[in-house]
This record gives sequence, C-alpha cells and structure tokens, in this order.
Amino acid sequence: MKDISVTASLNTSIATPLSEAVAKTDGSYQLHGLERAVSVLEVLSESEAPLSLAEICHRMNLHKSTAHRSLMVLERSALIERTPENRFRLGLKLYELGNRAVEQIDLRARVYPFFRRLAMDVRETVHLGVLQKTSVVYLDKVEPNRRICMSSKIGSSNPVYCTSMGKAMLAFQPEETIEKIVSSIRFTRYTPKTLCSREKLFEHLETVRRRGYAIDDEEIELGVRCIGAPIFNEDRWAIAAVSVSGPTSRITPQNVRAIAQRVLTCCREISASLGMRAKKKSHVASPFLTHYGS
Amino acid sequence: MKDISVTASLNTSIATPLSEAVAKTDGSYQLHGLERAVSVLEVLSESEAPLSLAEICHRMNLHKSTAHRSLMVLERSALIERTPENRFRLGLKLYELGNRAVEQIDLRARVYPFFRRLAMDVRETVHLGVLQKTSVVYLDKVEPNRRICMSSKIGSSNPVYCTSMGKAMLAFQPEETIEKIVSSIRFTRYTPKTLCSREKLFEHLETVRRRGYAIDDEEIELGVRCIGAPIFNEDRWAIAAVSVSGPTSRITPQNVRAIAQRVLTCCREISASLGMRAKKKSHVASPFLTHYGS
DNA sequence: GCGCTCGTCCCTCTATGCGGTACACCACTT
DNA sequence: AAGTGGTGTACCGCATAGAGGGACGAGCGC
Repeated sequence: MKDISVTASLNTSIATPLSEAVAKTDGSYQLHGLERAVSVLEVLSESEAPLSLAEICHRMNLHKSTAHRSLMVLERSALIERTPENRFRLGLKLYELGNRAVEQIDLRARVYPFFRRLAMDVRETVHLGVLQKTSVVYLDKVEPNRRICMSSKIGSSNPVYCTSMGKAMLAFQPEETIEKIVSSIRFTRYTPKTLCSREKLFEHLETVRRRGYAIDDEEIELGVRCIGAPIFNEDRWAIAAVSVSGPTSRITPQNVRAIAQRVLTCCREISASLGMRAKKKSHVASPFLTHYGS
Repeated sequence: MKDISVTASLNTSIATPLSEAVAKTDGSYQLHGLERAVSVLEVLSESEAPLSLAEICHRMNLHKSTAHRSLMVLERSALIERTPENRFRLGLKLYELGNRAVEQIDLRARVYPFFRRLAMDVRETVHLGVLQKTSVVYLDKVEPNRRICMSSKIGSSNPVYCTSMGKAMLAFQPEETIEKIVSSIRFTRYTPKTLCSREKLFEHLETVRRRGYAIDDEEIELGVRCIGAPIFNEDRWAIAAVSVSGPTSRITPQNVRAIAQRVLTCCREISASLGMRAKKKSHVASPFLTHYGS
C-alpha cells in the first residue's frame, strides 16, 4: 500500500458499487465521508417509508457505527430528519436548497409563457426538462386546462434514452458529451420498443438530428407517445427540452408531424428569447447552461 | 494554523451566520468533509450568481486545495454543477432530492383541498408551512384566483418568531422543544414591530396558546398582516400551520377575528382528516410528523 | 514580454474518522 | 422474572484519508 495514488483509483471502482458511479468525472478526489452521505440520501430518496439505522446499514453494507455517525451529522445539517420512532427520511433543507437550485437556473420562469401556449394549443400535457448526467429531470409541466404543479412528477427524472426530451437533448450535444453520457447509460428494457443498445440509440440520434425533434414511441410506457424538441443556447447546443405527451390514440402516426411542427416552433421561440445575449462575451455566464464535460 | 480542528469549528459558527446552526444536537460526531460540503451548499445557495473556486475559498476561509476537493466530489455527486466558465452553483440533484423529501412528507397533497377552500373563502393568499429548526419552510401557497406555484417563494423560509405560522406552531410544541428552538434563535429586527427578545416571544406564545391562533402584525414587513393557526397530530402537537396573509388595509383589526375563525375551522378540519389514525399504535409512524428533539 | 490571478495537481504528515466491540434499551416470549 | 433478539448509542486505538502547502501551467491585462 505504498502507491496510494494508484491504489486509490482502483479502490474507487471497487468501493462504489452502489452509488452508481456515473461518469467518474475523473475518479480521483475522494472524500469518503461525503460520498457515503450522498449515498445515504439516495437510499432514503428511493425508499417510500422512513428507514431505521439498521435498515440503512443493511442496504448500504455499512457498519453500524459508520452509518450512525453519518446520520447524526446529516441530521445536524437538516439534510435528513428523524421521526419520533427513530427512523430517517430526507430533510426539508433539501427542499430549500433544491428550490434555490432551480431559481438560480431560472429556466422555468422564462420558458413558461411559451410553454403554456403550446399546451393550450395542442391540448396535451407538456413538459420542460433538462439533462442531468444520464437522466432527464422534469422542471415543469402544464396540462391542457389546469396547471399541474403539485404533481409528484415534477422534480423526478427518467432515463435519457427512452424519453423524447432526453433524446432531443442528447442529439444536440457536443460529440464528446454524447459519448460520455451514452457510455455511462445502463440500459433497461421498459417496453418491447425501448431502445436498448448503444447502436440503436446512436442510429436514432442521427434521425433526431436530421428532423430536429425526437419521438418516444411507447419506449418507456405502452400507450404513451411523446414528441420532444430541444431548446438551444447561442452555440446551438441543447440546454433543455420541451415535449408533448399523450395517449397513442390521440398522438397518432398521422398527426405526429403536425404536432412536432408546433413543438419545434415553440422551442424556436424559446431559444430565441433566451440565448441571444452578448454574442462572444460568454463571460456573462448564461446561467441556464447545463454544463457537461468541459 | 495548527489546531485545525478548533479553528474549523470556530469558522463554522462564524461562517454560517445565516445558516442558523441550531441546536448542535450534541456536537460530537464530527465529519468534517461532510460538514464543509454542506456549508459550501449553503454558500452557493445564498449567492445569486454562480461562484468561482476562489470566491468560495474566500467566503469560507478555506484553502484552495481543500475547497477544490470538496467541489470536485460535490460535482461528481451532482449536488453542484459548474458553468462553462468554471463557476459553481447548486445542482439539480438537490431539486430531485428536495422534491422527494416533500413527497415523503406528503402533507401538501393531503391538505390541499381544505387549503384551497380557505383561500377562495377569504380571498387572500394562503400558505402552508412546517417548522424547520428556527425557520418556517413554505410548502404551498394558494392565491385567491390562480394557484401560484412557480412562485419562488415556495420552498423558501422565514424565521419562526416573526411569522404567524411560526408562532402558531411554536406555541404548540412540547416545552423542551420550545426551549430548544427559542434558545437557538438569533433575533433580527425587521420592522419596529418585530418581537426581538426571548421574553416578548414567550409572552406572545402564551397569548397564541390562549386564543388558538397567531397574528403577525407587520412584524416582518410593514403593511402585511397574517393570521396563522396550527395543524395538529393526534397528540395535539403542531406539525404544520396554515396562514392567511394580506395588506393591513384588508386584514384590519376589525375583521381579524372573523378571519381567524375561518382559519381555525380550516385547520381543525385538516387536523381531523389527518392525524386520527391508529390511536396508540404510534408504530405506524405518522409520516408527516416534524420531529424535534426526542 | 512580464506579472498577476486563476484552477489543477501532487506530496507529506498527522489528526480523523473507521470498524470492533461493549453497552443500554425496549418489546416479546418462556 | 429472567431470557432473547432486536434496536440505537458510546467509546477507543490504529491505519489511512484528507488537510494544507506549494509547484505548475494556462489565461488575461498591462
């Protein structure tokens, strides 16, 4: 155990079997305590009911004392809270921080008007989302009549490769970014139509690039079809996407193109209304740019 | 810079004047890396624009390498993300986690119907909030006509001692909890009417307990008056609160009592519709109970 | 060109936090 | 009552993770 630097990076890949270890941005820079804490948050996030110390230990293969320490600190920071029965769940501070996060990005408010118009127009559910590693995070949603926002769906996420927004955004990323993302995808088949291989996906992205929008043709749920198009920044990279979703009975192969046109128009308007600030002076830091790779 | 441990904890209390640093549940159980990371999140949360490594170091009195490491790990975990200009801001994972947090609590959905009715009824803005250390976190909001939810206000927080919801909840906590919370408040005067001392606050809480509801009489902002009442669990401890807010011109001393009655009725209905599950079998873990102290 | 500030990387040394283990507690059986 | 199998909490010593110093190299402005 002399060459720590070397062994360290090895350890990484072995020691993080549960924390999904996506892109391993580099892999060095370990901070075990912190990483474990994040995993705890993820575990809690996936569970429906609050978990006890013992359960957490079990799910994460942690020793009691280690987990206990983490939990105490997390609790002090209000990232988790405990019920009177000594079980743990996510804390409200996360809610505060999360809300600050989207405020800072501020996409939602700027997009909303266009977005809403589209929903009224096509009379189907419309979503706004951004790319987050290998997932699409839903930022907003409008349903034809009433604006839905307590819907638990907002804030949740789905894989890139089986959503129209995901594919629309992915298609319009820099080469290396696509590579990096795709290579960290772990494909799962949701329906018979799910694109389950790197090759299929790349092929599909080509099509998306050609026609400018993406279709999710029952790839994540049978009976649901979606049409998504990207929102661009000034450099023509996708920073977000908008999609229309509906039952296959209403979004038929016949009217897909018509709807797609509307989505595209909407996205074009949005892109125009956003990105076009200082042309080269990119110092102004377009605050809605989803960073990926460099 | 020898006694890092000592200076570090000092730094914490100095560096987090805004992050309230409540009760130090015990104080032991240190996990420096994690705690620092949380501070980074707080610093980022308070900043309007994304921050550079150097700025973060500066605001937190950290050495470059230390901060750098934290940032790299946080970025890998998607708790923060970096802009193309190498600045950092909160990441969307926080949004996901935060949304899960409130989903798990699930208060919002259950309360909404009553809540909305109240808003229609009094034709003023109505809020739902819970206690979070020394703050009230806003979980939901209805405005008389349109439901507001993109409002950046949801998810944010205000101090307990100058909001009607805060005082309403505080008043109906177990003795020790009140003590613990009040003693970690750091009073700030927002308006001439703000209750700025422990004594005034305790006195006020007595009144609240007597009449069952709390008034924020321009204590946080001149011209705004609020009336709040607690939602109870089966043990008659406050777990949340509802408030009506409006301009002093409409919420006048004359009609305060009438409005208060409506708020109280609403809260009673809500309390009834919630808490009354298994009577003593508190094993079922009422998942909306805000834990405090033991 | 030089000098400045920025981020990244590396190395060394020690205080940190990991994993055992002991203990206190509670709810149920026997 | 005493036993049993679960909890969560507390303590401690040793190895190692990670703090901080500092070198390096890139970019910017004078």
